[in-house]
Amino acid sequence: MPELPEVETVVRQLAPLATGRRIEEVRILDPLLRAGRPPAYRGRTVARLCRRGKWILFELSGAEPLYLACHLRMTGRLLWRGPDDPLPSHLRARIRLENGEVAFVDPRRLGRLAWTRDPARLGPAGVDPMEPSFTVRRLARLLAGSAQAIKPWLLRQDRLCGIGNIYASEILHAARLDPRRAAGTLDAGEVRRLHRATRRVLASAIRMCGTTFSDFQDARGASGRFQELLAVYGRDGRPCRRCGHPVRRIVQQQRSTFFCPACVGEGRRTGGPEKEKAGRDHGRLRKPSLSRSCSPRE
DNA sequence: CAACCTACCTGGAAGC
DNA sequence: TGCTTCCAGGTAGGTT
Repeated sequence: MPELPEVETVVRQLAPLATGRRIEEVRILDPLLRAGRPPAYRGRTVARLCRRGKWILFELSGAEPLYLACHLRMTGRLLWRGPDDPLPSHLRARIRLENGEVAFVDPRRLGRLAWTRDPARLGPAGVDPMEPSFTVRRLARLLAGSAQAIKPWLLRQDRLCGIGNIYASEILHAARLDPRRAAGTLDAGEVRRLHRATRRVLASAIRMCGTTFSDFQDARGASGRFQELLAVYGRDGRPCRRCGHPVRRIVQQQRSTFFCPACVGEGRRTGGPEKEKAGRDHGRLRKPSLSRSCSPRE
């Protein structure tokens, strides 16, 4: 689930259900969440739900600020449960409110929960690309001087926050930029294209409620439709939607990158070395999941 | 310091 | 069928 659009979707879906509701209990079922010692939270209400990069923040009411922060990492999900709904599998934590509960589900157990009075201490967060402060000029300043390839650069949460492996490839494709280009070598026009593509791709994914791969989706969980619009991610060997040339998969920093060689005009790259991998298709990514509504049931 | 690599986890799909 | 291998939406922390 979880890059910026998926996290934003979760926040938008849970906000109307949780805002203003009293927290009765936060039960940690898996110590790997590493939530730390809980401060006095009982009886406080959820003042608002918001997002900081890929962190989901429950801001609690009270004289002193207090936040319950959730990071979904690779496979985490937050599901709304009514009192009579069955317990989902891979349940790692339960946030019980007066009107229902938020279930933290996470098969791979990489997700995190954290109590904090200061969200800034959750880690370095770069510019949020959906905020007004993300300007072309700001992006140019951040890119300047970096020898890192632009695709791994986009994954750095201390520069921009919220972009992950799927949207990095999609954004670069939309901007017609070679993922191997050194970040600091983009000229002014290319930086402008990257800025516009970042905004467009993320905004479009948010409109579609994000990307969902697995086909067994609980109806009340976030079940996005952006996977139907993916232009390159998971499409190794299949035709580019723009020009028909086969999409190529390469590995950068041990992670898959997808791009269309024809669209980026192979040739004048200046990035680091790249390892080619045998072009095995990503079977699990091919399967489109059933179309469902974005909004949680009830 | 910047860039890179590995470990952390589990489960699903493909290969044999 | 069953066993093995590879892969996955992220990031902290260690190594070059």
